[in-house]
Amino acid sequence: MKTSNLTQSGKSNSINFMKSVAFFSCLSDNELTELERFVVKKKFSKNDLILLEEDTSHYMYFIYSGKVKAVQISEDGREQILAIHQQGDSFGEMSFLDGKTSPATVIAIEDTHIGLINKKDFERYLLQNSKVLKQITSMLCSRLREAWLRLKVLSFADSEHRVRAVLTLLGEQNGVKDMRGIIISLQLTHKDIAAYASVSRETVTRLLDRFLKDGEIEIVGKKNILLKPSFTEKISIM
Amino acid sequence: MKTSNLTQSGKSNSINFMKSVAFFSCLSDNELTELERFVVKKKFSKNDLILLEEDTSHYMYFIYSGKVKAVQISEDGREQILAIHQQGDSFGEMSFLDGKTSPATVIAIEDTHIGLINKKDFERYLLQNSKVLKQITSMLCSRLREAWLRLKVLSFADSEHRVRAVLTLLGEQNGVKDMRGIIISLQLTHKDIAAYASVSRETVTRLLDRFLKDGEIEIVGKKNILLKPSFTEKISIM
DNA sequence: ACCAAAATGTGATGTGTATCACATCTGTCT
DNA sequence: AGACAGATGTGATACACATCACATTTTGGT
Repeated sequence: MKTSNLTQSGKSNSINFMKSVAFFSCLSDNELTELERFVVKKKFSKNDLILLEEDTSHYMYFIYSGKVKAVQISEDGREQILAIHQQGDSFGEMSFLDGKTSPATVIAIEDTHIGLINKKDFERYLLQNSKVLKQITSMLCSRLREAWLRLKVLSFADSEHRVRAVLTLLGEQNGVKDMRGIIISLQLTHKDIAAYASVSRETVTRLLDRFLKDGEIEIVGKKNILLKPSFTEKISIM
Repeated sequence: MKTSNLTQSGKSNSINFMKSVAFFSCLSDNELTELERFVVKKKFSKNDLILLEEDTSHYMYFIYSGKVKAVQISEDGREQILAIHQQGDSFGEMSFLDGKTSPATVIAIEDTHIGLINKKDFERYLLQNSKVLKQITSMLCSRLREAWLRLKVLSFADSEHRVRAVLTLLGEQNGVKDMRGIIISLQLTHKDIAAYASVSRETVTRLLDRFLKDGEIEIVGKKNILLKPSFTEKISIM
């Protein structure tokens, strides 16, 4: 009950919001102002479903604040995390790049403010603005590279190296550099890490325990993982 | 010693060649004629290395004839197959879409004719021709979707379902429909399938044997796999 | 047509890690 | 503050597959 609804927020504030989205960084203030008219803002609470795999979604999504996970779910309900996105990231683009659905479900892992742009509205910019197109293409490339990297990890690495790979990846993508190392402040549970690395929860517990005892990582504050240099140096598969 | 070098082949023939490449299907004859001047043709023999992972390749590759595999290699030399490409497919595009290298090595699995286009030359078309851009984007999307699907398979499926998934995928992408089912005529060895499904060679041997005995598949001619309807119906994870 | 190399078939053995089954130990909601 | 759900810690057990170690068959090069 404490926050006001974002949908009615003032213009300039909105544009600053949009500037925090990497995707829009290449647009001028004028372009942003125009585009802004088409953006619908929505708030999602922790564990809310933002985008369901089967939906032929006609929106592209931008994260203004908060964090989400993109997951794949097996028939028997187990979940595999494909990526964790946070402020400035975008997702859901595939469904309107080639019309097919994105094979991932997106769930908020904390309270999250999302901006949506309708396919039709955004297409104007897509087809007009080559800078935006270039950005989309680059984004697809890095997603593909990452997917292939994870395929390699799943294919060749044992559980220890899988967990190492996941932590390293999270460090690179969601981590913050610190004088002591890289801090992943996603408050991930062991279950989350397990779903990311495709190993069992118990195995994650045991491995983190060992990394901790070996002084390769540290837990700072409330479930934030500090990867110390001795951890980061040890990666081989990536 | 028996074939002449393709590099000097006649113009019209060349353009017909290029038309067999899905990527160029959207171009007019005039555009093709112009583009053709920039295409260098090369012949690779079976097991030749076409593109090495670490190379910052500045070319895009098109297959005129033959077959190649895109693989990732582990430190200890084991290989994982990402995809098998054949006539009409293209690869190597990522390195010049965003400047970074493609994390896959490409190897000819039979004698193969490849067309190369230089980054600079092709950029003209990329930046000008929105139809080509759209094609590239769609291609990236389907690669990403496939990578995510395989991630899901590796994550959730046991060895039987992995092999089933790989055969199904190969059936969809490289197979030919027949009144009796789908024929995969890639002459894959068990080792190849193992490298595709990330299971051991022995497991592939035993599984194929079982599928054969259960009448779900058949081997036709020289190592061509026929997926019978009873096989195709059974897929759950995909 | 021959021979070496590669591919396939098949048992026996070993092991990484999932799974199970709890016992704490948080954190969160009212 | 109390309670209940979820997260974490930890041993014991099970098993799916990799790995090993061959025998046998097929293939491709000269």
